[in-house]
Amino acid sequence: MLQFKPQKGRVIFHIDMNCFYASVEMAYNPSLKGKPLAIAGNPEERKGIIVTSSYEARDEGVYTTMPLWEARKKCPNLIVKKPNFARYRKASSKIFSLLRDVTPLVEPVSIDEAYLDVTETNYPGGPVQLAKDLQNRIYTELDLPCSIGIAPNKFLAKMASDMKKPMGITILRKREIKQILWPLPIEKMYGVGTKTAKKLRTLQIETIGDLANKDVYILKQMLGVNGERLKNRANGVDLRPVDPDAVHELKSIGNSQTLPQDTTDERDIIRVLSDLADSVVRRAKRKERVGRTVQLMIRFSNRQTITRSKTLPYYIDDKDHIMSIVRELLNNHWDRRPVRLLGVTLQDIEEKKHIAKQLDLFTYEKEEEKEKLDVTIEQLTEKYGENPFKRLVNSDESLKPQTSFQKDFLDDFLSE
DNA sequence: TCTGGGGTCCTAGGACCC
DNA sequence: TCTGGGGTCCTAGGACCC
Repeated sequence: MLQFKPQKGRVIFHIDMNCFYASVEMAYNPSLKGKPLAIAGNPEERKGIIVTSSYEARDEGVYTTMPLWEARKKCPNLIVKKPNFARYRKASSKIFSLLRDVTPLVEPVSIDEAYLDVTETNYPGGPVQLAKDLQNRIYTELDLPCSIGIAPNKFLAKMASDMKKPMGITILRKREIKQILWPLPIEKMYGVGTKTAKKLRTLQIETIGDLANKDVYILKQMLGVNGERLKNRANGVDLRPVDPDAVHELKSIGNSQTLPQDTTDERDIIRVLSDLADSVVRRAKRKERVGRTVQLMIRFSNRQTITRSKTLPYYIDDKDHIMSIVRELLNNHWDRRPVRLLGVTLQDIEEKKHIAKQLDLFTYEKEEEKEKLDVTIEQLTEKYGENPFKRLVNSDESLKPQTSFQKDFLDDFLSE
């Protein structure tokens, strides 16, 4: 006989900071409060898009990703600040430490968002009182507003936190899905972007309720596994646990940059790629991570973007090695079209301590190779006097081998 | 005068192995 | 003697989110 354990419902919070960057700036400089404020990059460097805006700015039609010039047209008295990520990270870590006062089951989603599993958190007055007190604490202690969604799973909590802003607390029970969730237009659903919304509309799916009641096979045909997942979520089914360690399972570390102007100048490109590689390496070392796939990303003038990658049989985290692969990828795949954006990403990330052996072996092999090269050069020098080729290589930076192919070629040349 | 930068997950095809 | 099928790895691209 089948035994059904009574499944105790979970209580999940989704905490969503309201216009986070703008709120941090206002907390830092209260004279900005109540004014239309936007955080945006530098338009001179073609980075002038709105990252976040205050509610006062939103009231005038200023939204995220809007170009700055357009935002200024809509809202002439807009106050614009460049993002100060160090400041936001600091505020974020204060928020997360308040959240961890409530429960250790805190899963950070981004700099300003988290899930909490408070099922086992006994709080006088219950979960709603807990949410109120938590929201109040973040507001009074850090001067930052947030919205909280309370629901039996992550998806519903996420949808709930989005319903009342700023400083909202929204409870979304399973039995309320039909009344509260289903009437919403399909693109309001988390996980449905413009592309998926367009596809779903071809199936006459206009609301989340339409999706919830659509035949699963038709959805799978159109969207693959995502079709089934979206239908489940629309029906309030989401079994994903709150995982406090998810944030440590880092998969990639990358940096990219839009250039001030499109360029075909290889030296410019190499310079930017080198800076990007520097930054990737710095971040990898700080997080004590290594990776074995290096990816080069190029965006052209028409915004077409290509990625090209190479996977190694060992893990690396050193700048020279990463750059040699990036140069190789660039040589093999860049067709000299003008470049708008460049990116370097280290993928297949592992914690350094887990793969210490392989790394040591690699450094050892590299040392050995270098020694071999030195020995051959020494032998040549002994035989022919100061090797003119070596002198050239040493004196002219541009002659130094830059790709592994060139390095192999040099090795062969010198050992002949 | 269009459209940043940090990520994750999924798909699909080809190579290769058994 | 004309060609199966499963599994894994690698690569490239796309969709989505904040």
